Amino acid sequence: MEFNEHKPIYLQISENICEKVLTEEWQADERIPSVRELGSNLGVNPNTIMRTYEHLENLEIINNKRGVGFFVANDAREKIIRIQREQFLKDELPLIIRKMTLLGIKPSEVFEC
Amino acid sequence: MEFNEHKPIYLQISENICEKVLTEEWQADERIPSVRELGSNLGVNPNTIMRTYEHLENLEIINNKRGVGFFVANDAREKIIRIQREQFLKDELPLIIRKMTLLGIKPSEVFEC
Amino acid sequence: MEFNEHKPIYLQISENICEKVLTEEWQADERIPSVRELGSNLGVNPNTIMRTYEHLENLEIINNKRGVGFFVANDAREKIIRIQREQFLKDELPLIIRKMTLLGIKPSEVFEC
Amino acid sequence: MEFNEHKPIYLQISENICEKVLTEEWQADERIPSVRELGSNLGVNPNTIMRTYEHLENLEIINNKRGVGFFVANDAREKIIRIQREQFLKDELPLIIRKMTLLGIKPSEVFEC
DNA sequence: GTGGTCTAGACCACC
DNA sequence: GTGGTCTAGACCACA
Repeated sequence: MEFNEHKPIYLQISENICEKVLTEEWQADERIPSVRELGSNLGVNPNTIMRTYEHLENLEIINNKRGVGFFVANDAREKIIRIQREQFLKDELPLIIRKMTLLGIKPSEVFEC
Repeated sequence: MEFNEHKPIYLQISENICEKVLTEEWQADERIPSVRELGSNLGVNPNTIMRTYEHLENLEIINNKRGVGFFVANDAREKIIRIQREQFLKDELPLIIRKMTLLGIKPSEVFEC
Repeated sequence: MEFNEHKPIYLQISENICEKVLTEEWQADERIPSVRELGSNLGVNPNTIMRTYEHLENLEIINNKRGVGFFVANDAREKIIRIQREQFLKDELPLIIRKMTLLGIKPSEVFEC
Repeated sequence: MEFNEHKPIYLQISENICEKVLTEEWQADERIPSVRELGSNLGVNPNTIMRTYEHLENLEIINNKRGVGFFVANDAREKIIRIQREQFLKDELPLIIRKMTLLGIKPSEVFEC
């Protein structure tokens, strides 16, 4: 996996996992890889994966069965959509519109409306 | 000026200056404030401003006349537009579109097309 | 390490590192000292080393693995040779030849040909 | 006149003048331009020219007749040759040879011997 | 542990 | 006056 320069790796992995849930590549209640396994797959320190998992656990997108592993929460997909929609509409969209205006890019040029 | 938590101050100032150039509040070939002056205006250490100016000089958006000060490059506005358009269309837009698709947000809901 | 008066320390260190790579004292993909470590070795502030490393990273002679350290780029040696050869042949050599001509110094006097 | 980035302007002008004397474009005992005149010709602050002239006066390459102007010293050419030869052979040549060796450039490639 | 950013303050060369 | 470099020391996020 390739990482963006200026965003924490653990957050990028976190987003990647959310995408897997949104596309239903990972399904509700499914067990996800252990920190060591995912770490070695991605070429990343297991501590970093642990941090990702903690972060997702705080958001109640995954949960931990001690001694067993981490599992996708059963309402994970809905939760992600709710969180990300709110964040997108509230924080990101205004910045996008502002930037497009300054750069003279019209929505009709880049979106199919 | 108020600063966002998780982005370096020197970059935020840099973006702020680019906006000033885009809106033509600062014009081509115009002298911009000295590092000390801008620093005290913004309540920021002159070294931090220096860093901003180095960054903008690398992008050839401003240039330095030794012993005199920094000046807006004469093609600064075009350069900023070119750099930011390219970055937006190439890097940001695909992510935005993907995210909107995954979240089920239609362009027509949020943009005036 | 001893430093020349009229050239910035961070650049002198940078040149020193390039020599280490050229002579293969530091090899491709090898980890180089942390900013603190090299700083204390050379009796120089870590910030100054940081500046050196930023400079070399811009030239893509070293690169950074986050949280781990800086590494010699795998094509660093070739890159240095290319950059320095070009600079020497294009910028320095003409001046040298001109100066030798004006001063009446013949190449055969000072070089083994 | 165009100036190199990292060398003081007053020294670059100084070298330029030495060249004029070496090529005998400016001859012994000839009056040279006033600081204001040369300054406006080169697009440079007169103070900077003054510094150049002071520097050359210290080297006894030019001298000042008060109220009249600056003049090329009558043995200026010999003096410049002596100073620059020594400096070239002692300081610059060893660095040049070192660099050429490291970069694998042979004298016979670049000099007519 | 690593780099990265920031501050405060100093000193310098240069214009 | 200007920028440029350097130090000392702090704090932080990240791996």
